[in-house]
Amino acid sequence: MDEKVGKRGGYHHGDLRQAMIEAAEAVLVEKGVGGFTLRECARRAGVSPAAPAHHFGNLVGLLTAIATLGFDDLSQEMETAVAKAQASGSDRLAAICEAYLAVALATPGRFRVAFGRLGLKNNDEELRRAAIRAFGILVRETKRALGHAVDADVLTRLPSSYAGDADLAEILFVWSVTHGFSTMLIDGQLAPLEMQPGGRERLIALYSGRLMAMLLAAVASTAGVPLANPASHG
Amino acid sequence: MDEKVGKRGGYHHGDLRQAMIEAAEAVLVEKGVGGFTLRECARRAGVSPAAPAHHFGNLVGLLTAIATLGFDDLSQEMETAVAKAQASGSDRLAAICEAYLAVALATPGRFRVAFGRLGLKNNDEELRRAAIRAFGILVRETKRALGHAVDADVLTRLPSSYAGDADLAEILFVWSVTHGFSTMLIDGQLAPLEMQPGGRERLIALYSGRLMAMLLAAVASTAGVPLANPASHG
DNA sequence: TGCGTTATCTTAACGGCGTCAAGTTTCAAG
DNA sequence: CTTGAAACTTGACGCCGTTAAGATAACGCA
Repeated sequence: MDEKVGKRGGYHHGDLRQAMIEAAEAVLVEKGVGGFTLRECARRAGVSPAAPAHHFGNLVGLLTAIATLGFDDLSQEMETAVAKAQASGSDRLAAICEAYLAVALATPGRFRVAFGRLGLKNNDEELRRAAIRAFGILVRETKRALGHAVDADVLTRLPSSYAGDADLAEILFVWSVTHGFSTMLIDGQLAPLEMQPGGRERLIALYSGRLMAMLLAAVASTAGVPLANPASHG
Repeated sequence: MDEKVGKRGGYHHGDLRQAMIEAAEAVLVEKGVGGFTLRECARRAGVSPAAPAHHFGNLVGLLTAIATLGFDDLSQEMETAVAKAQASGSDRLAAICEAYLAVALATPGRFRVAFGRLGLKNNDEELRRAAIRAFGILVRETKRALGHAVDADVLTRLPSSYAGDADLAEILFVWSVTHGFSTMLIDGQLAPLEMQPGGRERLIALYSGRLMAMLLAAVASTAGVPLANPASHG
């Protein structure tokens, strides 16, 4: 099950960078953040413990690469969800929130590294760009749901530039609900509620829609502007 | 500033358990979860690396003790907040959510250990009891806000018993908002927004009330039963 | 094709980590 | 004072991340 590329030549791996990232994500899922080890990842990739240094510098570099992947994946899935919602006529804001949750559940390793206050290289340019874009999508869809104008540079603007923004409360609220529910699920806070027929899938199927409906109601309550179709999620 | 007890007799410490917990929380705040080390805690407590074993078993035992403290502290602060809200006539549900946030910000080390999916002893009886009580308070206040009956054993009932509860969506929603905002703050996701005059305090002062108002509006939207005074927070 | 340069990977070693076994010191009950 | 239990130290083990130095493979260029 792990034939992969597997040190095929002998000395040179071929694509160690990619192999390390894949191994790291597997370890993160299997053993959690605590049991995560650079040497273990190197072992799975079939190379010596010192090999990854050239590609990532150090452990932080590897985690930063994974976090960047996480944000990119998040952005991509949210944009896909927006496109689908647009086509099907359902609510766009709820769609990106559900995509956010889906990404967290599908790749919890990436998600935790991206958001989990492990020491990342915060000044890494790629990481910053990826994080800013994901945040921009959230801003764009929240403003749109409120019926407000969206700046053209929304996907590249610095988050700090939203300091006094009129819609910041709604943005923070939407993000809080979505991030909170996602993290509680992948961190096991809701594990007792998953211990029943259907498990996690059923819990999410039952309540995700209702949470979205409440979220949309909350956002709508601050504006007086009714949202597109807040009841289409349930 | 750290005279503490400091190995006063020589061989016997006197209250190593407490000293270790205090040292651990200090390390957690200073260096984060990543830089947390049992040996470092022992060093600060003025004791050999093997000394803590007798009190906590191992690292996981120490973290479990800290997590238990975190849940107990959380419960206590929420109950205090409820009492104050009761006296002043403000909303009880908003009060416990604000207390939740305040605890996360005041003792982020404890909070992260309690909720952070480091490997804890999940079958530790004290930890379970503390976590169940904190959850029970949340359930109690959410049901009360909805105008629904609250069982007498709400502070000791297993969370799994709420699997099919009629108010579970509201409970999850309230918890998600509060937990999400708290974790995003202490994990630095909102750091860019704190980079301005007033910093974190001002950000919270500006938006905490508005988030609470939205939260109450969302909960109210599902019931048709108006809450006590949803607008008293803002 | 052959050669030198460079990127890639290995080996060996360092100090620090968590944990255990065995020994030492203190405490406290009788 | 004696004696057994509790608290702590010492020393060692294997694993960790990282580094320096050396080995090997790939590639540009003649």
